Amino acid sequence: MTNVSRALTALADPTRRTIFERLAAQPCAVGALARGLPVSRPAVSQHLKVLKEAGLVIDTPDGASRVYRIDPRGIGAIRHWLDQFWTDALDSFAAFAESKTKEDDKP
Amino acid sequence: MTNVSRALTALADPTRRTIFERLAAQPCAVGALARGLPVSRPAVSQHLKVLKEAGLVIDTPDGASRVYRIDPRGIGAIRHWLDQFWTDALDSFAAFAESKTKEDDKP
DNA sequence: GCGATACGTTAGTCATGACTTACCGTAAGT
DNA sequence: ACTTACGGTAAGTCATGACTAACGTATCGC
Repeated sequence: MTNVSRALTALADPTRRTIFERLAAQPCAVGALARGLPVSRPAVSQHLKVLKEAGLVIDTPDGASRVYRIDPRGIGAIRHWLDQFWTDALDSFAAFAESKTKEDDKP
Repeated sequence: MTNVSRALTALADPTRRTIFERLAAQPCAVGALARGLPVSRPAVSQHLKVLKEAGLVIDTPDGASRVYRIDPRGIGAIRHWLDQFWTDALDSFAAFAESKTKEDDKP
């Protein structure tokens, strides 16, 4: 399983996306994160584990607490993966659109 | 469920990612697509339905066949969503890295 | 040292979804 | 018209994973 595969799988879950977005806005500890979510704290811990293994977040011990923040490399990996198709997709779409217009000229 | 949500959910599945990547390389019909995959043709049809509802692919009838191609808008939506966090993530990471180096100076 | 707080982990439950088989509609070839 | 190829849909099975409750560990304040 590649990093991109793990990252996409991680971001597919709505709860994990919410966690990810909140961490993007502001680094946060697990408890504070769970208090603002409709799920239990262990659930948040498990989600953070998945996000961490996907390279999307980093954790830093801070006393008894533990602060989580965004890891730019995770986002970068997905961006890079998408960019592989971006130009191809635009070309393919442009060719398709043109063939469409030519077809419309026929009648 | 937003478009980005659907797109991320769609690309989380390995089989759908393979289909998506093959369509990015070359537009293709359902049968030809299924022949190169370890799953049945109905399964491919179901995956294509998900990818289509996510705005990631477009289908065009071609006689008895039906050609699927990449829809750039789907990729664009994910890129735009990621870019929301990109700069924030870099800033956050830079600040974190700096606080780390200062901490290393202490001892 | 002791209670309290903050996290991670485990075990177990339950729902989601990926897959196959069977079936039905549609378009091209003979 | 009949047959063949292409593709979407329905029903049913099975595995994955999201969640909770309970437990164990480490850190801070008294």
